Amino acid sequence: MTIKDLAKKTGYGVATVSRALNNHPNVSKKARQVIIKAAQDSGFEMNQNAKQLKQQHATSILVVVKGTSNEMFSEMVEIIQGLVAKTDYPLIVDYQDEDADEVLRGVQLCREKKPKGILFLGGNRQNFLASFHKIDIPCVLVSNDASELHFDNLSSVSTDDRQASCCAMDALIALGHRKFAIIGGDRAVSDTARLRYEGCLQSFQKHNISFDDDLDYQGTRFSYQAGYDATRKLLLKGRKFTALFAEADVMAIGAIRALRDHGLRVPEDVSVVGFDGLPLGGFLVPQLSTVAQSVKPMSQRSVEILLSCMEKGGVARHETVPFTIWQRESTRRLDDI
Amino acid sequence: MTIKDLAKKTGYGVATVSRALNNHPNVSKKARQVIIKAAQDSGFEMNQNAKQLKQQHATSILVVVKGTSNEMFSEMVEIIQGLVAKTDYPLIVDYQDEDADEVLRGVQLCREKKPKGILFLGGNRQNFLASFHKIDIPCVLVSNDASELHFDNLSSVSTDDRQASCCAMDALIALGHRKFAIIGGDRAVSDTARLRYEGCLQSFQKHNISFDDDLDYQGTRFSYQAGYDATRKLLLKGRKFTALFAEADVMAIGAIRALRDHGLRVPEDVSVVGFDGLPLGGFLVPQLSTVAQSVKPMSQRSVEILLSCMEKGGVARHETVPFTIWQRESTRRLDDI
DNA sequence: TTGTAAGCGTTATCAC
DNA sequence: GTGATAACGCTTACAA
Repeated sequence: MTIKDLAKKTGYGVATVSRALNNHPNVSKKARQVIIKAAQDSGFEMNQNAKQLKQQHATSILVVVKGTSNEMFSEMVEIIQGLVAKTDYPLIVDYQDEDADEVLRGVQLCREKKPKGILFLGGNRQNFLASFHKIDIPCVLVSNDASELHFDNLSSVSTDDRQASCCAMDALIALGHRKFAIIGGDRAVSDTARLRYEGCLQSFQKHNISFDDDLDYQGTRFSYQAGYDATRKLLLKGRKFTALFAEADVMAIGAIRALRDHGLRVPEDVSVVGFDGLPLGGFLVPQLSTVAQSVKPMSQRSVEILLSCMEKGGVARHETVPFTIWQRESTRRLDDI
Repeated sequence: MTIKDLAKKTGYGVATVSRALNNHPNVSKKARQVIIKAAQDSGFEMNQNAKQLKQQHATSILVVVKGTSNEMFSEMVEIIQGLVAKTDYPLIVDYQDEDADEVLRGVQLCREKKPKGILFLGGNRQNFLASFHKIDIPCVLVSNDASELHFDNLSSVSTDDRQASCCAMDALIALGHRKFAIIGGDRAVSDTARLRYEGCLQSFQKHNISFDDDLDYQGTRFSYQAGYDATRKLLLKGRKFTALFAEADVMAIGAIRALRDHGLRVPEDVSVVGFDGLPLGGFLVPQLSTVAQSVKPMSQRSVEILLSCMEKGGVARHETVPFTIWQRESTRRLDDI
């Protein structure tokens, strides 16, 4: 069943059929009706290969996910899938290792799939600086800010990581904590890790709290195991701290286990704060205190911006979505005991 | 850059170029070398649309994932992606709601994407019975057994859910437990839920343990929240039990939180066993006791079987991968106290 | 408003 | 072994 068959069946020419099916102008109401009906009746499915071959690009939207064990991104992919399903752009999701070069991968996929737009779930400034100029379709960087990159086809929707971390530390300090440890990503590589770290320092300075980067910080990857290992290292160094900030909920979970294996209780001995606000955190014992990102708004705005850039053109936009500090059971007031 | 350009550049005709690039016979060694080199030098990328338009089907492999919050499937998708990346089949991953009809979706995607093979991550017998005959490419059902369905293009690789659950209950009984509760999926719909439930009953009968389906079982969905809610319902009914079996680790996590909110400790008051063996379970406090599925072998064999069926034809195969009962911290011997 | 026809980049069938 | 050339199903000037 091709548009040729449809043309024969309806008595119109292929051009008219094509125009009718694609909602192009210059088709009489009647023709459009007849053709659409015939298409539905015969279960016609447009051959996407032919279409894309002719149009020189796919109509698809690409999602490049940085980091496979990032649960927040999984959540986002789900939401994005739902949103995009309402349009008729096919969605291609591609998972990259946390320390792969997501932009280079994007460039490659552009050649292979010729998408109409890309959503980068996570990304690092230096990768964008190095290779993003090779991409000329609308893109949105989700969860990291790209406003300072000044690419006019790169928008971004993000949480203000620096401010959020700063607030989280402020909150901990308000609870009476003075000795901190932080575990997170590799700041030399991950902007997210760097910004969250800087936010903490900002708060520490404001409150005159000392923090030794060498001794009180461990930077690795965002995963359960990394959280566990990093915390273990901190503990083995013999550092004493009453509050531990993990730059991701998954790390916080690993951290809590490591503390426990070291004979420390949460929150009695150490308060732990994560980052992300994963649904999982609400079911843990203790419930995880965390900096909750607005996952749904962030996903939603990203898709909206991408679609708008794809369809109406327009300049890149950079937005920030709110965060919330959730004080739950993994943190406590220091003078409680 | 097209094969035409390549032809001009090398002095050969497009036909020879095409043959060389596709490893077809009837190309001289020299021609092949020259052409491959020219292709690499110029960064040539085959236009898949043209190729597939001509060949009348894509070369892609499709993965239909049933249930978006199933972490084990996420893990599998990752492994599968790695495996398939070594071949040059593109991989398309499609996430379906837990109670969507995955086979109908597969049929639709077959029309749209014309894949060469499908991996179903999870699936229900009745959906396959109803519509699988519409699919005529090699498929593998992963994590559910399809041997009794007798489709000759449907293989399967699974854990023996019934036996695994039975063993899990045997183990709990060996620890001295006699009063059980089970939370899981909707047995009317989910084969997985049904089989795991039947396995439990089998063990109960063997050991002469009474179990009231109405009062001691709650069937909903596989998610944190569902696990929480189901457990809450059980508790509100006033049922007393010393062991709770959750048919999925995510449910077990929700369950533990619900128990705790009800003033019950795990494992002191109630032993909890999950199913799946998610990495996460090892970081929880208490570490989750569970029936661990062989995620990696299961994924691996699935891909191997699919590729073999796609390339060499051959009949459907049905394999089972081993499971392991992990006794960790969420279960205890009943006479310990 | 509609139809005709020229390609899009590839593969496959010929003839050489 | 190799090279023309005709499809594959679609979009889009251009013509009518």
